[in-house]
Amino acid sequence: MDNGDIAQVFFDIADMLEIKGDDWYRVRAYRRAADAMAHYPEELTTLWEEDRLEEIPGVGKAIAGKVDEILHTGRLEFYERLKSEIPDGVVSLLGIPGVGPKTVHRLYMELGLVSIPDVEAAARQHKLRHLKGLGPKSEQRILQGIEMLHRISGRHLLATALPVAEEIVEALRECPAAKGVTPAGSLRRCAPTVGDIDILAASASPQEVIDHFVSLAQVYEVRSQGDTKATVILDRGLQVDLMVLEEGHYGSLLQHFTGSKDHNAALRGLARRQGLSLSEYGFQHEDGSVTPCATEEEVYSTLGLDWIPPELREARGELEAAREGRLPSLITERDIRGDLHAHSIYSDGADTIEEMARAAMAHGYEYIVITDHSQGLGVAGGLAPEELARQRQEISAANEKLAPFRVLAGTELEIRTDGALDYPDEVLAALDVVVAAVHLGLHQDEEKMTGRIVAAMRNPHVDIIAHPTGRLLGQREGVALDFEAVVSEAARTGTMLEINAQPSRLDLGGELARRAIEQGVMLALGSDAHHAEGLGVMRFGVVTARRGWAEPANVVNTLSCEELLAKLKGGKG
DNA sequence: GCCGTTTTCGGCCCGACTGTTTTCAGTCG
Repeated sequence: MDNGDIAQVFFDIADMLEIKGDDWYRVRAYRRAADAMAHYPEELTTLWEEDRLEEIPGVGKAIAGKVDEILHTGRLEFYERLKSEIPDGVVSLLGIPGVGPKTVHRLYMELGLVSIPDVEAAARQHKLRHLKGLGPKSEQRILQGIEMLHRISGRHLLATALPVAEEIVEALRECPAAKGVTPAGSLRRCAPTVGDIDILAASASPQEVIDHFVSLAQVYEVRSQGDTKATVILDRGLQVDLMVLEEGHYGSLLQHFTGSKDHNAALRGLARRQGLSLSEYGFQHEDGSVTPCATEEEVYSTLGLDWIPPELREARGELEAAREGRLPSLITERDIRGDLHAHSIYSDGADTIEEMARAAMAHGYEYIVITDHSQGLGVAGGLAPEELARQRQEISAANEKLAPFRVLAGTELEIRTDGALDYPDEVLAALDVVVAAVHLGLHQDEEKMTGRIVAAMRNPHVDIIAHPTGRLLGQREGVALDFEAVVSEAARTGTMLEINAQPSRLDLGGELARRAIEQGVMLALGSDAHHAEGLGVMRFGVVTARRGWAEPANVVNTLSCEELLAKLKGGKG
């Protein structure tokens, strides 16, 4: 049972208690504890064995006792009892947009509805409008919510949402009344996926901006429209929220709508302890007067905090770090001096080595590592050792032509299903950079999978493990992996872990990257580009590193080519 | 249910928008 499994029990308890109408603060306490457990860097089982569960913030005697019961007996009496009162399907009703715990309670208790299809059928038969507090409009809204659930399957990749957001921002800037139009929300925090697009603007006449927004050509449907806020659905299915306030409030507004929700809640808690009340309008004092903030810096400095970069605003200790002046100096795109993972026509890439190199030069890089697939990955046109030797000659020719720019010889080396490497040591020794990865046998159990990667790291020629968890956002979870074991072996052997910048991978993600850094592991950013334009995804790799609290010194791409080669030649460890 | 640089009890995050209301509850971000 891992931390996520245990945390899920408490998330479920919170949902069920909320539907039952339990005390909101108790519900919140369960939810906070669950969140803290899900993201705790140590194994709960370890903490439990050492009687340290209450070290987790938000976990007190009662919840620690419940974790103890789970780990002792494999079940939880309290949880079983709740589940017998509230069927699973009832909890899933919370997923319908516009339906919250109170409505779920009524749908279940008064109409006996226990699934989304149940609710849909009842709504079509106009049975919902007779419930207290609901009417024909609510019934219609719930039906639309269910349709939305079918139509929009969850979240969108950052790389998908970003151009859409930029398009809307451009269109809004054409409105003369709109100032400072900018994306906020999870997009500004550079989350790997975003649920909707939040945009904000400052204006002396908000109404004018709102009107402009809801009448944009891309708008399919207006969900809500008020004096300062509006929500629309685009013809592409994405939801966009716009918030508008006067310019003097801009900092408060930007801070508020950048989130995250948890970060803001923590910030408001901090404000409250200083006798202030924080909202998107600014700080309200005890005498009722409000001090708006024109900049975000003012919001944070009022609370005695350094300004916190949006990527860190996830309630993962950034408030404490900001108070103590120990926020990291995050890496930026300008720090990146080369790309460590790119393909060419030698395997499954679309462009030649020279074309890839010229694209890298256009990015301002000093070097690029060509890492075509090794022989074992047949579907990607993996290279036999003879082809690798021929490729080496072409790399030399490119280097003569493009100097001082450097093309380095690498491979994306297959870690075979039995853990063996796909080239013999003498082939690996001749390469500048060896990037090892798993693409086959992804369904192996945790022990086997961890064993394969650990074995690869023990080879002195393996420099980097590519996309370590193998996750594909929205498509598949990462492989079964003992990540702590991988990180500690990476630290011991001096092997680097990749942040693969492909928008559907972003692997390692921010949270695991941070754990790697904390253990002293160096990160390597790679675009994994399969064509020249593909190098541009590096920006997503950089923001992911930033979400992992990475400073330039934590990322090997910040080295010059000479420094990189010296580091690699110097051997691992 | 958790927690303490005012507290071991009494707090605990804020406001807009909508619909069904005659003054507010529910949901969302």
